[in-house]
Amino acid sequence: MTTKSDRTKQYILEKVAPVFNKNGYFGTSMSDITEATGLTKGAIYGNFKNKEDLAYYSFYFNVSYVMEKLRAITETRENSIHQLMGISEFYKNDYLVKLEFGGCPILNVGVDANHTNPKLHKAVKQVIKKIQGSIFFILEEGIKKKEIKSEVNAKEFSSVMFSLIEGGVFMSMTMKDNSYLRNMMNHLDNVIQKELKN
Amino acid sequence: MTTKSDRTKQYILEKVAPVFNKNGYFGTSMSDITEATGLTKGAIYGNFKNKEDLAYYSFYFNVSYVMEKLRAITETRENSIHQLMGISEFYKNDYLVKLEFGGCPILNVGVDANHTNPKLHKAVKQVIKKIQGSIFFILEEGIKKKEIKSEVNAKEFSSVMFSLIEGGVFMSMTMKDNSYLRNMMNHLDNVIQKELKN
DNA sequence: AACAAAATATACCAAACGGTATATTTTGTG
DNA sequence: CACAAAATATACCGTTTGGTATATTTTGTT
Repeated sequence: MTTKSDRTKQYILEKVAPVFNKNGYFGTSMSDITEATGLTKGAIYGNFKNKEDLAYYSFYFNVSYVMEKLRAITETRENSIHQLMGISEFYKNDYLVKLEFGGCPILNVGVDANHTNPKLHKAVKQVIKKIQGSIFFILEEGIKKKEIKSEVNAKEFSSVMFSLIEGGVFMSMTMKDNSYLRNMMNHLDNVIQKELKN
Repeated sequence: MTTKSDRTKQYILEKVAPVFNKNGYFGTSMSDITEATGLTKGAIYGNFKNKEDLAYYSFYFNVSYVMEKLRAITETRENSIHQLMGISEFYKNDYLVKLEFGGCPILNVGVDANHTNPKLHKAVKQVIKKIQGSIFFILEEGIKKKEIKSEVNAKEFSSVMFSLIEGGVFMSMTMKDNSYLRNMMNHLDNVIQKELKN
C-alpha cells in the first residue's frame, strides 16, 4: 500500500527531476521547485531532507528511464550483436524524442556535479560503471557464443561504445541537431559489423 | 601599450576562468570571484559589465588554449592525415595534463548554459561550428590532394570526429580515468587509417 | 463522526546573492 | 612633483537563497 507521502514524493520527483536535469543543481532554486510542483516548502521539506537529497533522487528518477529501456532491449534479444544494435537503435530513434526531458542525466549531472557535488558525482560514476558493465557483459557473452570475434577487447570496446553514445548525445543536445547522435550511432553500427561480428 | 585596466582584465580572467569552468555559471558567485582574484567588487565591476559578461569572456579565455593548439597543429603539418592524427595526438597526450583547468570548456559550458544562458550557449555553438569547420576543411583538402579517399563524407566525418573527442573528454573527466579519452583517440586513429587514408 | 497522526501551508530566519554609489588610492602625464 | 583621470576599495542596497518552527489541514482508523 502506498501512503500519501509516497505518492507526493513520486509526484514531486516527476515535476522536479526535469528541472534539475535542465538547469543543474545551482541553477535550480527551492522556489523553482515549489513553482514546478505547485506545492509549498512545507510539503517539499516534509518529503525530502534538503535540496541535495532532492537532486540526488531526481538524478535516479531521470536515469531510470534509460536504465529500464536498456534492460528491456537486452532482455528481449538473444543474439549479442542484436543487443548492441538495439542499444544503438534506441539512441537513434526513441532517445532523441525524449529530449524534452532535458537531455541525458548522466551527461548533465556528470558535468554539473564534477567539481561541486561529490555525492551526485559519485552517483553518476556508479551509473556509468553499471551501464558499461552491462555492455561488457553482452560482449563477453557474445565472445563465448562465438557471435563476436574472440580477439575483441571487451573492456576497451565497452569504454569506447559508451563514450560514443555520450559524445553524440552532447553534440546533438548542444547543437540542437539530431544528426550528430544519428551519425555516431551509424558509425557504431558500422564498427559493430566490421570489427565485432564473427 | 597596455593600460592598467587591460592588464587587470587579463589577470581577472586568468584567475576566474578556471573557476567558471569548474563550477559553472550559477555555481560561481561574485564572492568566489573576488576570492580567486584577491580583488574587490569595485575592481571586478570596473572591468566587466556584470557576471554574465565575465562568464562570457572566461569561456573564450578557456577555449583559446585549445583553439591555439589546434591551429598550431594544422599549420605545422602539411599532409591532411598527419593533421588529423596530430589532433588525436594532442587529445591523447597534452590535453589530459591540462585538466587542472577543469576540463573542456566546450563540454562544460555546453551543458551548463544549454537551458539557462542563451548568450553563452550561442558562443559554444559558434566555437563548435568553427572547430568542426576546421576539421571539415582538412578533410576536403585531403580529398583534393588524394590523401583521403574520395568517397569519404567530410561533413559526416567531421561531425563524428568532434563527437568522438567530446565523448572521450566527458568520460575521462567524469570517471577521472584517462583511458577513456585514450581509447577514443586510438579508435579515431584506427578509423583514420582504415576508412580515410587513400 | 471523532480524533490522533500524518502531511501540508504559513510565516519567518540569517546568510548570501548580484549589483551600485561613493570614497579612496593608484596611475600616467605635463 | 603636482594633479587630473583612471582604477580600486568600501559600504551599502533590495532581493533571493536554503532552511526551520509552527500553525493548519488532510488523512486514515476505530
